[in-house]
Amino acid sequence: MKPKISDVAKVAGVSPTTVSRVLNNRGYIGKETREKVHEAMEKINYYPNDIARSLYIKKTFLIGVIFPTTSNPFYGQLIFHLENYANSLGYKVLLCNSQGREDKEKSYLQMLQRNQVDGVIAGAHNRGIEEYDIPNLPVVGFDRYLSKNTPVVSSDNYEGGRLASQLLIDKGCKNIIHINGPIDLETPANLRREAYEKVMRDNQLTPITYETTRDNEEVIKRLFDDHPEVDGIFASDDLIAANVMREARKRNISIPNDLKLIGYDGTQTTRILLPELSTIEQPIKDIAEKCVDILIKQIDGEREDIQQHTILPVRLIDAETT
Amino acid sequence: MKPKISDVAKVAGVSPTTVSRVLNNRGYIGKETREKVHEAMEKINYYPNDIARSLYIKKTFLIGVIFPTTSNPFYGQLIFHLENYANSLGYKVLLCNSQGREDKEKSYLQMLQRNQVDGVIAGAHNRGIEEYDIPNLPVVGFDRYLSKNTPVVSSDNYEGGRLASQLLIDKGCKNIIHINGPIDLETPANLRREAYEKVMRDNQLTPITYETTRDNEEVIKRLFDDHPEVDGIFASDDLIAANVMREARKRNISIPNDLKLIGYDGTQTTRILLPELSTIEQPIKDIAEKCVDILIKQIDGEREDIQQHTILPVRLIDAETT
DNA sequence: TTGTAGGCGTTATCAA
DNA sequence: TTGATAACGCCTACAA
Repeated sequence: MKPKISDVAKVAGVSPTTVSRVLNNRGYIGKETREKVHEAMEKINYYPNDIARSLYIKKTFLIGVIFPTTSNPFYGQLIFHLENYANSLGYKVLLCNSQGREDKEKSYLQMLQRNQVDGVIAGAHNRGIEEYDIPNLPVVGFDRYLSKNTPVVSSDNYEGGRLASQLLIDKGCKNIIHINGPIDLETPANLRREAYEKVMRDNQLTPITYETTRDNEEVIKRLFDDHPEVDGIFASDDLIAANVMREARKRNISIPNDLKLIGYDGTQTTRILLPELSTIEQPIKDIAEKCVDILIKQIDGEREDIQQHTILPVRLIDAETT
Repeated sequence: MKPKISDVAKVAGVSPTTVSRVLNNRGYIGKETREKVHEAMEKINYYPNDIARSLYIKKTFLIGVIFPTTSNPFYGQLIFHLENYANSLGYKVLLCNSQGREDKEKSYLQMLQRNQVDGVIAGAHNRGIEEYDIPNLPVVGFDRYLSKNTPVVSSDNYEGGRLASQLLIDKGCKNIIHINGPIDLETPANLRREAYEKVMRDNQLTPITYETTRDNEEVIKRLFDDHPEVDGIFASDDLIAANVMREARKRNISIPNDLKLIGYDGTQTTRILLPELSTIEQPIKDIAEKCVDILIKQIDGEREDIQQHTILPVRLIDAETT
């Protein structure tokens, strides 16, 4: 069936070893031999079996990527860059959509180990799982502390929260409310809220935070009902911000006249679908590349120069909703 | 290092064969032996090496998934469902972002073969590539003819195009223009345009199509400049539609009063970020599951009951832009 | 410069 | 019911 090295060897009239040498450019090979081998490979349409190779060299060039879902434009874009950059460095990506479920995450992690991945990049909304503390398995977390010694990459959540809150204040808002998704006390994303609270207090204002769980819309309605005086909202992601826009429209609250609104993430998709939304843009590509770089450093055993926590800068996009 | 079957065997005091039997539940195994083996596995924290297993059984339970980019909400959502469903059936997903580039697609295809994937699901915007005609490699195409014998799954593009065009006409539009992305004559997505043209002619109207390549915005501007009389636009995807909305706003063209607009795709993300946009919703989850089902049938050698072309129904969402 | 032999971790065959 | 052995396709000592 599928041609193997020994088939090439037969056709070329050499030994399998020689073929392997040609394949890997190792050791001495005669010019003629090399050509003969190449011709033979062409002729029978040979390509190497990476599975067999991996088994021997104990390295798969596979990395597992665990995130809630590629459906979300932020993760979709992040994963695009992860895969793209990893690919440019010779690594392949095994995709895992955890849906933020701890059970799925655990079983994915097992699956990845059975598949001998060289490393794992994970980010999600649930609490750090002990299971990530796996000896000999390089791991990098995005926006999330996975275990004591796993490096974390994130963007500057505190600065993002500060920029967003400050902007609302600078534009004259007095009653500013923060909405965020399910909070995990141990994720860096929580810093957005801390920054918001700090800015508020520095300006003699009272911070109020609403937390959404499943149902954004319900929470948002409650927010407007509870606080008709609200004139500024900082949403912890653009999807929530979009929901706020919709609810505001329903209530005939004019943005940005009556209410100023800023979101978070600034994905390509949001910028196309909802360019009028002010937001904090995360450097998604940089995040992805940093994650991969750090992971590969670990894989290559360069433990020295690995930063435990890498923080990348965010950018304020002051568009039409503020 | 990593424990292997023979390590388990030693601890349990049996032979590797027996351990393998326990692992795979094959043949006769004594109750006590089974327990001993299980204990031993627990004790040394053993998990099987799927690479080695794959090498022997010549099956990896890996499927390659080639699409332009997970950044795009449509593909992101499709890939989420592909992975999710494949996972539920015991298959793992190798992710490939082709960016619609033929060279990348070819090299991914090679990579996937070297990794011995059991099959490939691919969809993209460029022309069918001969390279997909690979003996013994099951392939399924989404919205795209890949080669003579590869099954295709798509949603009902013709009906979608018809519904969209007819809606604009029903709402009183007289000067309706269609915009689509780069057209490949051989993809089913082209049917959207054909339906549009048919509907137009059936109503004694002249079809006009603008094709965008890279720069949506430029094309859209030209469209408005060329046709100030336009009162209806059918965009072949929601992102283009969003660009139209933006340009219309810039020109003080009121939607839906002066101009009615309908997009295509209806992803979850669009529904959240831009719920007011009328669109044709594709059954993304069904598409994904159908792709996987058909692929696995091929993998399992059930060639009989494989439909060459599966078409799934679309749904009209008549929102606020029409 | 090239070939032979053994091993990577697993599974299946066959014998015990 | 269990164990020894060979094989999956490749790679690397070591020998020639």
